[in-house]
Amino acid sequence: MGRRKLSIRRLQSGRERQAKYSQRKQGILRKANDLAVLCDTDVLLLMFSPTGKPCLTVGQNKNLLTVMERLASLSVDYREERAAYTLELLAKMHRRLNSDVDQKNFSLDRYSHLQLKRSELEQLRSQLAEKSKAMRDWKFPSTVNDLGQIRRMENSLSELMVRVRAKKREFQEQEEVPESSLP
Amino acid sequence: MGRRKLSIRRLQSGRERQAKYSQRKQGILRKANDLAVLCDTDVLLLMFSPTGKPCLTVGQNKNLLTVMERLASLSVDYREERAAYTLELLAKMHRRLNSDVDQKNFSLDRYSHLQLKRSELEQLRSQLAEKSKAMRDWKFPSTVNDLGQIRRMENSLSELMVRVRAKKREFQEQEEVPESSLP
DNA sequence: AACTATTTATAAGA
DNA sequence: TTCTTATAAATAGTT
Repeated sequence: MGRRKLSIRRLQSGRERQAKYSQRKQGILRKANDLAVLCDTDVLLLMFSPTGKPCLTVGQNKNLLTVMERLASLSVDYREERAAYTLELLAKMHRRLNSDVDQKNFSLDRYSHLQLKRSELEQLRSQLAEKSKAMRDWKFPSTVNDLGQIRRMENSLSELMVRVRAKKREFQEQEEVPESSLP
Repeated sequence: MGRRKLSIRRLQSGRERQAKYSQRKQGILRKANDLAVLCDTDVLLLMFSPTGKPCLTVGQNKNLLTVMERLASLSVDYREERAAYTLELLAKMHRRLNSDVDQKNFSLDRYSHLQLKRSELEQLRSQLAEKSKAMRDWKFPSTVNDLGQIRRMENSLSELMVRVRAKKREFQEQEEVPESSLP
C-alpha cells in the first residue's frame, strides 16, 4: 500500500522505526475499533512506541481489566487446555533429557577410541553423572492449579531447553576433540 | 476496501458478525505483526470472536505476562498520571454531586407552584435529604497507591455517575408532573 | 503534515 | 467455507 512494496523486517534506524510507528499506529487502531464495532466483540490492542510510550485501546467501552478478566476467567476449560499443553511439553522435555543422559551414560565406551586413560574416562563419567543429576532429579508437577504456576513452569521449561542445548553442545565438543591432541 | 463502502456499525445478525470477524481477523493480525516487526516494538492484540473464542497474539516473541508487566510497571510516572486523572475526575463528580444536592435542597420552594400540601412538601424534602445523604457523605481518598485502588475508585466513579443521572431523571420527573393531577 | 502512485485489504458475489 | 474480482483503504516514498 504505497509507492513500493515494503518488506516486513526490522527497520534499520530508530528514526525510521519511530516514523513508521506513527504512520501505522492510526491504521491499526482504526482496524481494531472497526472490528469491535462491526462484530460487537471485545478487542484489546496494546502497543508500545519505539520510545516506550504505551498506547492502549479497548473496543466496546470496555477497559483493560474487564477484558483481561474475561480472558483470565475464560472458563476452566481454556486454562486447563493451556495447563495440559504446558505439562505435556514439560513431560516431553523431561523424558528427552533423561533419555539423552541415559544414552550418554550407557555409551561412555564410545570414548574409548579416544584412547583416554582409565582414570580420565572415570573422571569424565563422574562429571557427566554429576551434571546430569540435577536434570535427572528435576521433578515436574502432575497438576497445575493457577496461571502463576503455569507461568513458572513455562520459565522452568525455557531453562530446561537451554540446559538440553548446552548438554548437546558439550557432547558435541567432546566428540570433536581430535585424537592427535590426546596423549 | 471492497465492492462498496461498509459503514462501521454493529452488523445485524450474529451470522454476519461471525463472518465479518473471520474475514477481518487475519487482516488485523497481520497488521499487528507487521508493526511489531517493522518497529521492533511490543504489540499485544487480544480479541474475542462473537462466539467468545479468544485470540491472543503478542509480537516479538513476547508473551502476555511480559507485556502486561511492562505496562503495569511502566514507571511510577505513568501510574501517578493515571491516578491523578482518576482523582481529578472523582473530585469533579463529588463537587458536582454535592452542588446538585445543595441546589435542590435550597430551592425546594420551586415546587411550591405545584400546590403540594405542606406535609407533602416536607415529605419530599426529607426523601431528598435521605437519598442525598449517602452521596454527600461519600468520601474519596486524597492519594492513590496502587492499580487496584485506582480500579476500585474508577468503579465508584461509574456508580456515582449512574446515581447522578438517576438523580437528574428523578428531578425531571418531579417537574414533569402536570398540575392538574395534583389536589 | 500533505500528496499520490501503488499496494493491500476486503465487500459482495459465485 | 473458500475463491474471485471490483473497489475502498492504507500507506511508501516523497515534498
